[in-house]
Amino acid sequence: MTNREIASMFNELAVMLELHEVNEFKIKTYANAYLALRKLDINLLEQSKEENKTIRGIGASIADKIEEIKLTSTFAAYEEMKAKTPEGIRQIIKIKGLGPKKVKAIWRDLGIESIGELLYACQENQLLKLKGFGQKLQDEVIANIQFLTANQHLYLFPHLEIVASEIYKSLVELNPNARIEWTGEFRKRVQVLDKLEVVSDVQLIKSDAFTPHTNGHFLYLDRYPICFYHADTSSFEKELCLSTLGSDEFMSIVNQASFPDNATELEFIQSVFGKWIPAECRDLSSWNDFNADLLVDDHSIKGVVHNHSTYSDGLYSIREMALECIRLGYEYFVISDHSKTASYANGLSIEHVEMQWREIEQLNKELSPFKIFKSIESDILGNGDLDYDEDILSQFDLVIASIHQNLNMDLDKAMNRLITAIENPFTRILGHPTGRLLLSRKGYPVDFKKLIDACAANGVVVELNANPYRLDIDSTHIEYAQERQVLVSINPDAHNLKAIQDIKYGIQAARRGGLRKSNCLNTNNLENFEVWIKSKK
DNA sequence: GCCGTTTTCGGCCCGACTGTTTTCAGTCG
Repeated sequence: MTNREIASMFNELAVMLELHEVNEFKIKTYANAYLALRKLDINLLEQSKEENKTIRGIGASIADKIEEIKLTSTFAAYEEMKAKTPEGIRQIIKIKGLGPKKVKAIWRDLGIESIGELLYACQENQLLKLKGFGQKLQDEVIANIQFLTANQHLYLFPHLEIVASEIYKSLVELNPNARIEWTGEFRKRVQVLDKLEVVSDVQLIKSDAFTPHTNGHFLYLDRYPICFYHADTSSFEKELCLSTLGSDEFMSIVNQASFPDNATELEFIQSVFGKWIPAECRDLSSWNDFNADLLVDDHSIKGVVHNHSTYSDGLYSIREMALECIRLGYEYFVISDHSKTASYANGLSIEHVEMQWREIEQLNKELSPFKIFKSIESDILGNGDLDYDEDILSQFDLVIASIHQNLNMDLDKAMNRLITAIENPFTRILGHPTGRLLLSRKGYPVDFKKLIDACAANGVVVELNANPYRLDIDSTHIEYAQERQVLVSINPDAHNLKAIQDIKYGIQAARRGGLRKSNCLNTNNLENFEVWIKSKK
């Protein structure tokens, strides 16, 4: 069980308690425990109770509950509240725009206990009867139910990555002589998936529970949907290639050729396309200028851009973060804490900014030749302005501009806000351009062509936020960014040490989009990165 | 329930917006 899952249990507990009217500060404590625990990169279950108690926000009672989780994967207080709260209500609470107070009204006053009932009630204008509810909220609830149901049976790649490695291990144990390979979207490292797919040259599992699936057999293994494809040893590579799939363009070319017996996938693809196309690049629409050797890979990234420290809402000091970057072999590190408007994230006052600059200068003397750059993740305000004066902004090595607040915008408002920020002479990188959180928040609407055109016109680099919940910009927009010679920066947005390694998810997304090393900002070594810093706009 | 003392009790992240009100509660990041 991950820290995030444990944290979510406390958050759910807080919400359920709120539905049942318990002391609001007790509720807040559980909600705070959620905020504290979800960010941690140490493993709670491997720590002693005493160690867990030292975490700010965790006292004797919550530490005891974590002990219970160690033994039983749950805890009594949580199970008690679960028993008192219908499953449907626990889903309804996940709908954006509905907090505990509103859910309580829906549940108690309308007697609604499931998402289906809620949708029906919205269509019948039942919500309008409730105090504090209006047309706009009702419309928003309908839209958000649709978003939620569309994402219901989808998984984030890192989640399935853990599951897949466990399953792979047991499949190999059961079938020591078989050839077994992941295929389909998991092989391509697609960020959001609905299943795992596996090819093998023997029947891996004997079961009556299989259901037929295109060219394969389908089964839930440990609750996870898996599709099995079976091939002879001689046709294994063909099956692997065909089940991996690709864009319509890719598949039409592949399907016109015939796959020779005993040929490898590499040989086949090279003969058909005249070059190797890695699995993750097969959803591109064109391979005219494609050269797999030019793509970013795990060794291309030389510096870690966009990170947070204890100055704002990060968990580690600048020194600790920098040392971790050095340990991982990077040449430089860009610290971009939150700016003053982000009060919920402890955004930096001007005094704190100056204090941080002095600390960075000190550390740079000590850690040379490694270099830490002074940056800020400046909030883009409602009108598109950044939230420090020019004399402060001008003193950062680089400014990342991101939207964090008031995400509920129509296309015009969002584009005006973004383009004003892109045109700001101090903006060097546009952070997570859509604000989406995969499977949980759609993000505001963006016209990507206009956005990238504006970045091109203003020399602004676009971020590919490597947090696996964001992966924003989406890989599908990289081709156009490259066409317009807009650089992409693959940034972990790390709030703790471990998250620095999220860069790998960004690299995967970048490769799916065909990003070349030469079009990526932080493939630059320190020397060239400094040239870019000094070039200004 | 947790924290931090002004240490055994009182206060709890917070600012802004939005839709609903007719002055503000609820939600979000």
